[in-house]
Amino acid sequence: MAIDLKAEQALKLWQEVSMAMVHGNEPDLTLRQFTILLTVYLEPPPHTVRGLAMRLGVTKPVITRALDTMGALKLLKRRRDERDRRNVIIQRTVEGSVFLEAFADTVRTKARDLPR
Amino acid sequence: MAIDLKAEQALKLWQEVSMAMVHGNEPDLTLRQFTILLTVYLEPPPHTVRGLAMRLGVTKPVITRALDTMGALKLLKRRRDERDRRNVIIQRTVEGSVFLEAFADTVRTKARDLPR
DNA sequence: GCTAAATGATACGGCTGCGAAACGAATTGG
DNA sequence: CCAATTCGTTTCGCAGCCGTATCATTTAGC
Repeated sequence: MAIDLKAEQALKLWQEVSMAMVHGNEPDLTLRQFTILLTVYLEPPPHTVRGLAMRLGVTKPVITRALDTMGALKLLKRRRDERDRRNVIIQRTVEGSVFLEAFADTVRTKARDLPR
Repeated sequence: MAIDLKAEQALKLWQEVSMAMVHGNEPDLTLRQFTILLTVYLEPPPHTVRGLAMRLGVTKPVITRALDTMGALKLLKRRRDERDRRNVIIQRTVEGSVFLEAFADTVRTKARDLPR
């Protein structure tokens, strides 16, 4: 059964989740950073800088910088591809999984309590 | 009937909507700006700088700056409160409504097509 | 082997948002 | 009336992200 949302419900869901993120003490990622994070966790590996840049439709430095930032936060990590040492493989971390699981939980709670 | 999302669905929904926003040519708002926009459109008026600052848990200059930015984009507008001229009332615009309706539509479409 | 191509990182200048503090205008209250 | 309060804005120095161009390293092609 498909998830059926009314327009008002969609907006309310986004507002409440966004509000929770603003209120929370977590580092606030930019839209691009968050999209990269979700993509790495949800789409099949391997993930490279170039691949992510194409997937998001942004330039490579955007990915490199986002990896610097989120790497420092331990939300993602880099590894050199030993079979082609030009490539960098982007991988998940435990901290990133925990972060996204908490986020998913927020979304689920807000969705469940949405007025109909 | 409550909206029931699995954790993976919640994340996938966020990823696809975020990806659509990154791909789109619209100006990308910060998380705070977007939260302010949604709050003004979804919660009962009147909205003031101070009220929004308290609601979001941020300082007043954050609101002022966000209104400068989103005002230039015509997503929101300011009006002096004539009954107490210290106050500024923040109001919706046609452009803002169109913007959020399009956004809601994206969310609805992505939610509907979510794998179960 | 040696040039050309591919990959990710870096340098640069510019723009935008941030928090803290100070400010001007408007209102309140004694 | 006039000092204190309230409200939104502005200023300041700082930090982060942006796109473009360039770089070093590694691989591919001939």
